Amino acid sequence: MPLRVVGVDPGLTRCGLSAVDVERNRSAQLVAVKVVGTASSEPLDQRILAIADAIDEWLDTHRPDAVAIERVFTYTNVSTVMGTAQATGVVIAAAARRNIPVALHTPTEVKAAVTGDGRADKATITAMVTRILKLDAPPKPADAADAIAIALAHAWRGAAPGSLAAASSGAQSGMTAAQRAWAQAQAKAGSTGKRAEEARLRALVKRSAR
Amino acid sequence: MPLRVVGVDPGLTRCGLSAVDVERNRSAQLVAVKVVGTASSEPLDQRILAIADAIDEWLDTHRPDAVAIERVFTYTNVSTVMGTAQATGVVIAAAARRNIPVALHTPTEVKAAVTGDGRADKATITAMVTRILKLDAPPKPADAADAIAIALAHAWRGAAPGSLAAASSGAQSGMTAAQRAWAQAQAKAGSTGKRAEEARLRALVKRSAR
DNA sequence: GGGACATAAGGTGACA
DNA sequence: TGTCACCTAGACTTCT
DNA sequence: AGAAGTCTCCCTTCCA
DNA sequence: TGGAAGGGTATGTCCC
Repeated sequence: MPLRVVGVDPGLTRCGLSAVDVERNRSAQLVAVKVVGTASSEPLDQRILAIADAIDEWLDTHRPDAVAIERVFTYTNVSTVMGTAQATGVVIAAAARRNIPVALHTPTEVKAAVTGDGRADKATITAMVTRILKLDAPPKPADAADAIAIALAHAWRGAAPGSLAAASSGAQSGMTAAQRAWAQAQAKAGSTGKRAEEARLRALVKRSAR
Repeated sequence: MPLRVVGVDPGLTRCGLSAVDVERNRSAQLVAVKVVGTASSEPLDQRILAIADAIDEWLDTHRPDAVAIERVFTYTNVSTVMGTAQATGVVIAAAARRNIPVALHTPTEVKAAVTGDGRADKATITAMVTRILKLDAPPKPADAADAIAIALAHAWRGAAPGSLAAASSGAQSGMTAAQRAWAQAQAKAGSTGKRAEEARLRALVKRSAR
């Protein structure tokens, strides 16, 4: 019984969506991936609407156990942040409406999770994602790989940082019992496996480099 | 036939919602105002969900012709921006789903519109709002006044800056024909009236000061 | 194992 | 249409 | 009429 | 529970 995670790489012009099934033994399989694009010529509300519709459909189609979103940082450019944050808000709302736990992850966190190194370039990430999921070819739009990486990172690290965690209104939100069980099982294996996995990842990265 | 505008002062902890009817002759009447609060103890997704639900209900209840949102600025604190931006995104999406035009307005813009001075303190704004709408008492939570001011500012200045404006997908989005008509009529009167109005506002502000 | 330091991205517009 | 390089907030007010 | 300068806010925690 | 004041990024990596 795999954990299905939807990963989101938010953005106004391009918004990456992924769905991944992750087994308790850390093996993962790609379910679907997509990139939603909106033109800057469209009015803002239409752009956001497009994203909202896309995420709604995505969640209804794939019915994930969790949603992981890439947390944005204060780039040098502020106004762009707003756009991405707005998109993020829409995604969070969409998930919350369906009572799906949401988690945010920083870019470094994601990179570290999938490559074993907190600072890895986009190419490395793409390569690792491709390898981990045993894909025939790298995910086509670059943002797709990112979306996938986010989902993987979430499944592998747990929902720890910065967003949702636990009980809010009694029985509903937070983690499903099943998910909690999964997380615990995964964490138990993780105490030893995590380090090993990271080493393995680093090795793969090196090998990919040549 | 007044133009009904919903004004939103976004925020995670407190989100102000207003609904105002504005006549073509610039007179305005308060329909409703409300502040949605969420506790920092709740998980982020629940907070956003609460806001999403609130705005959904608000729009369905008041069926405005337009939604005006206060645009956020790069405070010194970045992380708070994210929260407000996320809330903003939710609001935009809610409006867009209903095909209601959305506009963002900067704080200065709003202040200038209702007080005649781009830099007026919160008290002045509250006072002006109270006066303009002929309220018996100042709007109770301070954010409420802000939400109202935003709505007023939008109605008085038109949807000019920064967000939506016009044709995107054929017949639907942008302005309703009726709205466009209203805007034009209002603008025609405005060419002369606007200056006068601002002067009147400034006078009022002065008088309030003593 | 703990503490200090360096690091991190995306939108728009032109061009191929 | 896909890729590449550049920039990175915005509006009011006031003074020239 | 045009150009430079300046100012902008929310979230959390504590206290009454 | 309402109001007032302060503060302001997060994470991984490397080196102690």
